[in-house]
Amino acid sequence: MRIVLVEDHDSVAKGITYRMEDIGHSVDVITDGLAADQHLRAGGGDLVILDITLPGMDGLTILRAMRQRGDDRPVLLLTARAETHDRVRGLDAGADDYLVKPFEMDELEAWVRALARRQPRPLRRQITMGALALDLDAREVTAQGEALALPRREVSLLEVLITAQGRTISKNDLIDHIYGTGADVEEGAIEVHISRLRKRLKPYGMAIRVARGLGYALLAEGPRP
Amino acid sequence: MRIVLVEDHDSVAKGITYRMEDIGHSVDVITDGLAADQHLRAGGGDLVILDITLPGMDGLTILRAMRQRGDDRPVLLLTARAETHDRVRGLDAGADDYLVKPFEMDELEAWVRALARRQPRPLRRQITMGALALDLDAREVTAQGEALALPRREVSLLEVLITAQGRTISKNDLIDHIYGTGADVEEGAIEVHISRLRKRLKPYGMAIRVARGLGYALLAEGPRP
DNA sequence: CTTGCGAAGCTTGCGCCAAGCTTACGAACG
DNA sequence: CGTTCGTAAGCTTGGCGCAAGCTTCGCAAG
Repeated sequence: MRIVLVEDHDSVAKGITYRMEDIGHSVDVITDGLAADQHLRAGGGDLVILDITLPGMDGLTILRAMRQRGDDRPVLLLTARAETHDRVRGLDAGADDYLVKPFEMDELEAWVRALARRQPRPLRRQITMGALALDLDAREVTAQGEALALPRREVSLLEVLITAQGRTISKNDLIDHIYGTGADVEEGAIEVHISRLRKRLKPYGMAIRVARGLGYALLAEGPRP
Repeated sequence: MRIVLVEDHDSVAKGITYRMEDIGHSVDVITDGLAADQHLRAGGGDLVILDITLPGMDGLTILRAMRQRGDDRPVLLLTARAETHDRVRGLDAGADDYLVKPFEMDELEAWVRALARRQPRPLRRQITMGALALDLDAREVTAQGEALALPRREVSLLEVLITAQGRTISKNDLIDHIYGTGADVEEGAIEVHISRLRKRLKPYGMAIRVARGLGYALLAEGPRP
């Protein structure tokens, strides 16, 4: 996980960086508010640790700008001030939590763990499962890192299934998503595409499970190479 | 939004209830840990405010049980203890935040707002008993967290039994629920399905008890592995 | 308390049939 | 021409209900 740390105090930044790298994350340290805003707009990083008092641009302002443009990456606020009022303002601006300095490193680590667990966020809207990755914008599929050419219908089919993340989707819902709601196509068509998709996904340890009378579900099984 | 408040101190509960109702939420107050666990398993409420020290069952235990069975409703922990260690344990157990008493009502309100905003979640109507969980919408069964593939009829059967939560259901009622009221099927069919269901549930410590001439009841027995 | 008996329930094998799978093929499209 | 796509046709699978034979239970007579 790539962490963006916006903090102008060198010693604090060093400490956090050390600890985060220790538990397997990589850290980009930025000391200036404006630079941080730039960096975040460009989409760098998966999780943000944000000091409130900053040169260049205020932390709360950066946060509000993020939320306003729909950026929902998790944000932890840091501050020296302990007033409740500030906490409330921070949370309402869209922060995920608010740590008051001096805080304990254990607590920060726990929060990072909790937020990292919450969800892999779509910056470049791509969704993965097992060895598969589907880029929703480009409609491209990669398996084990290499591109996998897939016909249009099969991409649509995979799109629905992978979005469902293992939940079962009925044949009718599949038809609706692939052909549009007022479609004139028989259920057999879905079965054919399922069959073809299965054949292509099998080498990558991905399977499509059928639940009789209910529908289909995508699942990762076997060794993930 | 429906809030489940688990708190055994009357004054605190009163205060929170008042404030929450003031901003448009409805509150169920539960003072006992075991009762709270029951209520949550049955699926009541959209957001949980949970005291740690409780009679009957520990708050952390309740929380862990929730997360283990896939219940991802937001949870705010309350505690009198301020130690960092506890916060870390709470967060790792899957809490969304941890408020230390005495807290300011403004802060609680901000958190509830933040969590309520987080999800326009189509909350899963799911009902649990022992190691089993049944998703009423997807008609999927999970046992000890992992999916358990069950034929249609057996799901219907389980649905009736688990909804009854241990009460006895007559064979005729079962037939009505499974096949519809005007069904042309013999009682033997039910016995067959009961037999098959039993076989599948046994590994998870769930049993179906027969009351001769009366009907069947689902019950959790033995060690929950 | 024991024994015996009928009713209720349990379990297994079997055959039916609907749901799903796969392959083939022709049409459409570039 | 090669790819894709939907239909059709034959095949496979798996759930379902029945029935047969067995076990368990409740009850009452001995």
